[in-house]
Amino acid sequence: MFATMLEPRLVQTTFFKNVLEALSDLFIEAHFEFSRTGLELQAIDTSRVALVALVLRAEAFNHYLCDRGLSMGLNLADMAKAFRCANNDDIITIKAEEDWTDTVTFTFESPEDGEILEFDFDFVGSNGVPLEIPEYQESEYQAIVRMPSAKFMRICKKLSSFGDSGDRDPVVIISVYKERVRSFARGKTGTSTTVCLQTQTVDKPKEPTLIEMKEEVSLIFDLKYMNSFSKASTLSDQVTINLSSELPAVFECKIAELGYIRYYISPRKEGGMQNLGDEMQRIAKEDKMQNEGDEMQN
Amino acid sequence: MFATMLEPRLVQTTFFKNVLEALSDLFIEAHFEFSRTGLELQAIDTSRVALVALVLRAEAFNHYLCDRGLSMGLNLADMAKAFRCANNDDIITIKAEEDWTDTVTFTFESPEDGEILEFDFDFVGSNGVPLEIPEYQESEYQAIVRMPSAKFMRICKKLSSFGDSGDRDPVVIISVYKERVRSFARGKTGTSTTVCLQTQTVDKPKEPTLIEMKEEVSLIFDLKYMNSFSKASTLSDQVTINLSSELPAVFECKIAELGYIRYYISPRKEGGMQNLGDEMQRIAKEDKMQNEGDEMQN
DNA sequence: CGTCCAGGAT
DNA sequence: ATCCTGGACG
Repeated sequence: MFATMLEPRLVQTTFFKNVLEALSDLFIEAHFEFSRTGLELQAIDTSRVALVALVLRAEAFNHYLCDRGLSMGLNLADMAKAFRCANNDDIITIKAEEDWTDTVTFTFESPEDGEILEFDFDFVGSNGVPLEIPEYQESEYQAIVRMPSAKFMRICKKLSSFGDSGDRDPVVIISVYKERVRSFARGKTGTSTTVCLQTQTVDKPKEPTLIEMKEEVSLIFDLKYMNSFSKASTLSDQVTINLSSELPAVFECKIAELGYIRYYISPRKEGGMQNLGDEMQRIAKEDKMQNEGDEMQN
Repeated sequence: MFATMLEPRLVQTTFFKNVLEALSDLFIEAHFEFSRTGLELQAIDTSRVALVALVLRAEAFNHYLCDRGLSMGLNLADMAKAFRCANNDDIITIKAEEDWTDTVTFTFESPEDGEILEFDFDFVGSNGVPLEIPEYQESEYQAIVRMPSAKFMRICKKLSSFGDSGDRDPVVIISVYKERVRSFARGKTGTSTTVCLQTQTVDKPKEPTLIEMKEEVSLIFDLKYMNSFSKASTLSDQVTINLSSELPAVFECKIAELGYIRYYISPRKEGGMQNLGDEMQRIAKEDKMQNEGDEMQN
């Protein structure tokens, strides 16, 4: 009836499950673009503070057919729901019909128990209009931190358990100085600080924590963005964080040699945003003090 | 003081817990009838679309005494609450006193921690008037589907996570054709379809999916009824679904050789009910299209 | 602001 | 199947 124009087929259901669970809290919809070279996904959150880009080369798919490019916006919550229904070893087929330009079909096949699950997703938002993602050079960043994603997740977990002071969106202050990276959050009745030192290369050849610093930098982020990236960071062993006081920070997770997922997160401006009050400045001030304290200890 | 007229005693607290949790959402009250041969329970939902019948032979009870028959209507939500308080290994005693014709006493005994819990339930509704349940022959149905209850539950779960379009009661279209059964639901921004093929007997001697079809059939049901039955279907490994465009569908769960729980559910009539609008017809139409599409693929 | 119910994760 | 977390309602 209709010709099949696009049919990437892949086995890693878990991969997309993880991605969708990570994204769907924060991002309502995403722009998907399938092309001969692979998949590119982009989304921006409602407050336009964070932007996520996922790139997955065709080789990442078990089987990838793509006759012509297809660009579409999809609702992420619905997709997450759909993928939750899938078994881990299902074969997934994504199909768009030739003349059917407002719907895409995801099929989950479970050969052994003879079950075929099919979802049609309506296109949403501004289809065909991918976001403009600026390309920054590594050299533009004041500090670049690499660490095991497990470590990053642990830090986020601590911060979010502690940093909820109840009266505003929890934030974290990330500072890099003297080959260490510090995460600071304020809770109801105290503060929490995690300092990660650069690992000695002799100690741990695998999973090192590396800190390249051109200049000290200290930035404030909403914890919710960190948490979302933290979920996504299960996709790889290592995360990379690029920090600059001038540019959006980049939190990146490389997916083998097959692609990456990257969050561009604008730091909060102290006093610049309506919901940053005196308290925010006090935190920043304390933070500075602690910096100085650390230096004294050395 | 009063003679104990009825004293069925059983250990399977979990059994009744499950039944009550399944029923109490949908059915306000149920008619209980204890007789020498066992228990029969019947209930009809407020919109009179679904009817449930539970039959449990005396042998299903650990210990069953019944001097004379007792017929009573009881509030299911209250009973569910009571059973929630019971431990799984409690001994339950149901007692009605001779001259006490408007109350029944449920006692939960936990021998090890010496706790006795007692509930008195007032009779409600039209006591002594069981519902008329028509007896249909299997031969009257256009299609009979048997499948593992786990599979049925999975399908219901999928449908209800996806099929909530927000603006009306979620429904499912169940179709049988060509030795497959298809469940279709529409969500906010897409649709979900599950196709179950008949399992090959060589593949899985246990827990097969069997489809006996005399004629293709496609029916619309409110998801809430399916979900209620889905909960009850934990009582057995296998469920049986009898479908006909003329009769109420029967969803049955056999309880070993000891009884069964059976839902009689009237399908929605397209266009016949006030809350079936154009959309419903569109779904049915799409559904038909998909049917035809499937056929072309064969 | 606290309570209750539903959904998801272990 | 149970427990915990998040969201909705009173």
